[in-house]
Order: sequence, then structure tokens, then C-alpha cells
Amino acid sequence: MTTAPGRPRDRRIDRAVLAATAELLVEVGYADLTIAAVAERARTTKPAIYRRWRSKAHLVHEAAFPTDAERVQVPSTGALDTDLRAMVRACVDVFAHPVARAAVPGLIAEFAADPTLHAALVERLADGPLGTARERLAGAPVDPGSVIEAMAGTTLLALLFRGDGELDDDWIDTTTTLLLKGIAP
Amino acid sequence: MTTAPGRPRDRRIDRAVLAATAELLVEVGYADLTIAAVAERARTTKPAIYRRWRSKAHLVHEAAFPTDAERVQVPSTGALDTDLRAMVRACVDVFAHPVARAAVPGLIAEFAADPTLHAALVERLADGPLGTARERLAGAPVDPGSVIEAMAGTTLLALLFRGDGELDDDWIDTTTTLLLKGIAP
Amino acid sequence: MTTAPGRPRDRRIDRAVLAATAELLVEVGYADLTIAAVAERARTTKPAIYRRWRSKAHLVHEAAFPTDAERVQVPSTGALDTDLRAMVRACVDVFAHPVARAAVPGLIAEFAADPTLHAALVERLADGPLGTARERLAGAPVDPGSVIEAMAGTTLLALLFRGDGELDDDWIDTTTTLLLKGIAP
Amino acid sequence: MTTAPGRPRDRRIDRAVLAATAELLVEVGYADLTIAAVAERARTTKPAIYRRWRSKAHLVHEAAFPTDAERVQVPSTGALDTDLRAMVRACVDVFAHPVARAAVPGLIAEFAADPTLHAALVERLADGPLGTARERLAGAPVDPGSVIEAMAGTTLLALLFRGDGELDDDWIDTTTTLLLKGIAP
DNA sequence: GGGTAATCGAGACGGTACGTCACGTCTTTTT
DNA sequence: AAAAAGACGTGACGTACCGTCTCGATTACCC
Repeated sequence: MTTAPGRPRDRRIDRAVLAATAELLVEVGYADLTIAAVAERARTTKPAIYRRWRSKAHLVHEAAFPTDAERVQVPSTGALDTDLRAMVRACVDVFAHPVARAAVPGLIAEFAADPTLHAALVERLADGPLGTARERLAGAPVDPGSVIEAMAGTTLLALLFRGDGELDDDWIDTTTTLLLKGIAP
Repeated sequence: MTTAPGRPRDRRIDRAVLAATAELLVEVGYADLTIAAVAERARTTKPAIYRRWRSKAHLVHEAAFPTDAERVQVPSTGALDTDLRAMVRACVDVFAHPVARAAVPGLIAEFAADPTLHAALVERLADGPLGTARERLAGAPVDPGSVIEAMAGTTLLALLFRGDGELDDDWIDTTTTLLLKGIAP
Repeated sequence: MTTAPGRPRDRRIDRAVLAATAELLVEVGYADLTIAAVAERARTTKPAIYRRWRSKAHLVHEAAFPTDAERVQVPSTGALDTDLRAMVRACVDVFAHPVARAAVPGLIAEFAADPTLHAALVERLADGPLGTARERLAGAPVDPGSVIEAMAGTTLLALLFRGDGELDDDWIDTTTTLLLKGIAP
Repeated sequence: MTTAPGRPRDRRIDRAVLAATAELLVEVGYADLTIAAVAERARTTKPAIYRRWRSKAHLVHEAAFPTDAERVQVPSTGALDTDLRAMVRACVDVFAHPVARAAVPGLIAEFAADPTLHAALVERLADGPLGTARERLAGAPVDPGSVIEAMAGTTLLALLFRGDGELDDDWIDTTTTLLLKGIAP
């Protein structure tokens, strides 16, 4: 095992930059977020950030969907209806989080033109709740991908066109019911 | 009836700009679309464009979803299954159109921060196929809004994460079936 | 004798524009004076102004040195010393007037590149105090042009590099004395 | 002794921009001189220029009156008449230089409205021939400022209203004589 | 313990596009 | 033909960020 030569990176900078990014996303939104502002907030410099992330989008997607987050637990009861409701709730929880909410529209725009970002985000989500959902749905009588597409897509559209408060228990009920009947044999 | 004072706007410029925008969207994408390039392509100038549209996003949303387009006809047979399939197809047709496809991710990013754009797009879509769908679903035993949210959301997500060719008849079948069962009493 | 065909010009517009120009010159200075602002202040329009003056400079030079002004009277006593002092005072009065003061630097810049303006201003001044001075100096034992050049040049430089209040009686005394001895045989 | 942090400015850019400015001033004149054209000629960019000079006027005044120019030598013979003639000649040389000639009218217009430019130009000239003149005139029986005002003012007006060739030895003789007698006790 | 190498803060670099402003002209209806 | 109104093409403005680079100064590992 070898060690990289030269001065090692300061991990505190990684954390400070991600934290600053999350804060600024909520404060000013994705479009008005500048690397320079992040650097200033994190008390570091632009080159230090560009050494770690290749673009604003890569930085933001890591700040919005941290892997070390307390894993969104999707309890499994074995019953499809309760499990599915838990999945929908987890989906909403992840995407409606203030930081994610500020980040998602911008990320959507960017990965239309950046395949590496596209891949990075897909992988990051597959490691999270969507991956869990895929496992849980393995036994269902339909293609898990279609259900996830419907679930995530419906959530995304609601997120974009509805206010925060509208994605409440009622909305989760309605959506779960629709999906559940759709799945039924 | 009175006439507005002063020199009237040249409507040919409106048309030329919208056409140039649509072309350039497909050629270079939303992010790399500049007003200056649109002006040059349309053989006019930046101020003439800014006189008509308050931002790139407002211009693009009009270019991507023209109201004077040959209205997407959603034939009504009276039978819910065939009608719903027609709606899904119309939805795909609208959003998968090359111009719309290039515009949508960028628009999503912008109207997260621009309420006026949000309102403009909602109204524009409500006048189109989504409004038609809302009417057709009026008699169904569920909330039309929920169905439209699921239909459009699923289509949007598929559009973002799948290739063009994947939104074929099979995909429409699968999605229609899922929604149909979800609607069923 | 014939009359021009068509609607005759409204002379009130000429006056209103000149008055507005004088006001705005003092308020915002030459550089920030726009034809549009003059038009608005004079309650008319840009084309009406362009019909009368070929450029901002031509308009300003007429506003700053009106021919119909109460002619600066330079009393002649027949004695060179008192006459010269009166000329210096008249020169200061003309160029230190608030409107002229605001106009002169800008005009200087413009007629470096506009021969027609150059000629117009020379003629306008020759009809005024400088022409009078030239007549009075006809009998002096030196070239009148040189004296006028020295007198006007000294005044101009003082105007540019000194405050308004500094061109007082003392300054006029000092300058008159210098010129007077310079003229002496 | 400390060094300023960050990447140091490239002094070659300073020189290239000043040279380009001088060239373009002569070619197109002050009014038609654009920062963009200077940037292109100097093979750099607008922001790099704005980093160094706050406006076109500040740039031009430095290009027109370089401090590092071979200092205009005003030989001192100890005799007032020959010294004064040398001063007048130096004054003409400085202001009649093609670059200065192109710059002066524009600068006059601008520093009427920009105190910082006013101060900068006064200081720049005081470090040059006008400062030298002030020292030489210290022993004369009149206020040096008045003489300089008359000398520079007369030169300036001649420059503005006469052709280049007219400021020849004869003009210098005439002007020197007038000033000399004016100074005499 | 000196050399090597990548990091750090700082800020200038070349570059691109921005959205605005004023210009002077033109087109319309009305007088 | 002039008036008021306002859009027109033109061209420059000064600014904002981009992502990279050049500094001098650290901070580690390696020999």
C-alpha cells in the first residue's frame, strides 16, 4: 500500500465546503450559487474546491444527497400496502428536504448535458431509498422499475408544482392508493 | 376600438425569434443558448428580444410550447381505457418533441426561482393537452389532478432518465395500464 | 414670396427644448445629458429635436451661448486699462455662467471631431464679446488675436482648474495687469 | 519587506494596454476609442483593463502623459527670458504631442465630472514640466501660478483653435514676449 | 534532516455572456 | 409636413462568473 506524495488534503475543507454549499443552496438557490461564494463561506478558496469537485453540479449533488446521512429507514412489514406507503414517504422525505429541493431543479438541468453527472446521481440514489425500494418490490407482480418511475415521477412533479405543505399525509395516502391499485394483479 | 400609439411591433420579429429559439435549442441545448445567438439567427437584436420576453426562460417556454401549434388532438371514444391511452400518448408527444425535450430541464431549473415563469408555464399547459385531459377525466371516479400528476410526472421522469426510443408503444401500454388500474374504483 | 408647404414648425418647441437643455446641463452635466431626457423635459419627442439640431453638441452650444441674450455690454472708456478690465470681466461672465460652464468641456471634446460644430461656435462667439474685444483692440500696438488668445485661454484654464469663487475681482485684476503689461509697447 | 499575496499582475499587460491606447487615440480619437478595441489591440481583455484603470479617462490620461517618458528637459540658463522661452516650448511639446493632442479635449470633458480624474491629472502634470516651471519661476517678481495659468491656458486655446503647424517658433516668440513683459516689474 | 511534492490562501488571468443604455432612424396615427 | 409615440438596428457599456494560473508559504512523506 502506497501513500500519495505531497501534502495531504485537509478533510475539514471537504466538510466545510459541503456544509457551506447546503446553506447557500437554501439561501440563494441553485442558479445564484457561485463557487466563489461557497469558498468564502467555507473560509477557503476556489482552487481548493475545484481540486475536489469537477463542477458546481458535482458539488451540489453530493451536498444534497449525502451518503453518510442517517440512512432513510424504510421499515419492512412484509405487507405490500404498508411497505409501499413507507416507500412513498421516504421518497418525499428525501426530495422534499430543503437542500434537495433547492438542488434538484438545477441538477436536472445540468445532467441533461453532463453524462458523468447523470451517472453519479443515479448511482448515489441507487445506493439510497430507490435501491431499497427496488429490493422490496422484487416480489411484486409488476416491473419494479415502472413502479419506481411512477412513484418518483409523481413525487417530482408534485414537488415542482405544489407547495411544500401540500405533500402531506393525505397526498401520500392518495398516491400510495393509486400506485397500489396500479400494481395489483 | 382604438389603436395603440407609436410604431407597432413587427410581428415578423416575434415569429423569427421563436423559430430561431426552437432551432438553437435543438442544436446547442438550453444552457448554451444565448439571447445574442437567437438575435443573430433571427436577424434582429437583443433589445428587440428583451422588449418582448423578460428572460431567456420566458422566451424558451413560449418556443417550446407554442399555443398556436396544431392542437394535439386527443380523440374521445367515451371509453376510459382508450381515452387514457390517447392522453398518455399526447403527453409523450408534447414533452418528447425535440424542442420541448431540450427546453424542459432548463425550464424546470428556472421556474424554481421565478414565480412569473411558473405561472406562465402552468397557464400555457393548462390551455393545452393537460387542460383537455382534465375535462375528459371529469367523470372518472378519482381526482383528475392526481391522475394528471401521476401521468405527467411519470412521463417527465422517463424523459429525463431514459433515451428517446424507450418511450415507445410498450412504454405507453405499461404506463396506461398502471394508471388505469389505479383509477379503477 | 412663398411659404413652406405642410404644417409649420411650432416655435414654442424650439424655446422649450433650449430651456430644457439649459436646465438639464446644470443638473446632470454634458456627458449625462441625453436627447431623450431633453425631449421629455420639454414635453416633446426626439424626432422633433433632431429635426432642428443635428446633434447634442449643436443643441447645447445654442443653449449655452444664446444669441438673443441681453448682449454683454463692454463699455468703452477709450482708456486701454479700463477697457481691457471690462473685457476680461465680460469674458469671465460669459464662460463662468452655470450653463456655459457645464457645456464648455463637453463642447471642446466634440468639436475636436466635428468641423461644423467648430465653425458654428467660432461664429457664435465672434458675434459676441470676443468680436467686441477684437474691435476695441484694433488700435492697440499688438495683434488682437494674440491678446484674445491669451485672455480667453487664461480664463478657460482657470475655469477648468479653479473653483467658481476663485474667479473674483482679484483674479480679474491680476490677469488684467499681466495682459496689460504684455501689451505695452 | 513583504510581497502582496495572490498572483501578481503581469506588468507586460500594463505596458501593452498603454501602448495600444496611445496608438488608437491617434488613429480614431478619444470619442471613438473603446475599451474593447484597446483590449483587442493589446491582446488582453476588458476585465483586465478595468482591473487597472477605473475608466477610459484614467487610462487615457496615463497613456497621454506617461511619467516614465524621457523627462522634458527645461534647460536653465539663469536668464528669465531664455528660461521662459524654454518653458513655453516644453509646454507646447507636451500638449502638441499627437497622443496628448488627441486625448486632451476628451479629458477636459471628463474631468469636469470626475474629481478623481481631476486630481490624478493635476498631480501627473505637477510632476512634469509644470512642476519644473513652478520651481524656475520661484524667484520671479510675480505669482508663478498666474504665469503658468496664462502660459498653459494660451497654449491650450491655441491647440484647440489652431492647426498643428501654427504653433511654430513665431508663435512661441510672440507668446513668450507677451508673458515676459507681463511678468516684468 | 534535507529533498520532493502536493496542498494551502490569495488573487490576477483570459474568456464569455450578461442585461442595459443611448444613439439616430423609421413607421404609425393624428393634427 | 409636422406632431406624438414608440419600435427599430446598432454598438458599446461595465459587471459577473467561469475555470485556470501563478505566486509564496505550508505540511507531510521519503530517503
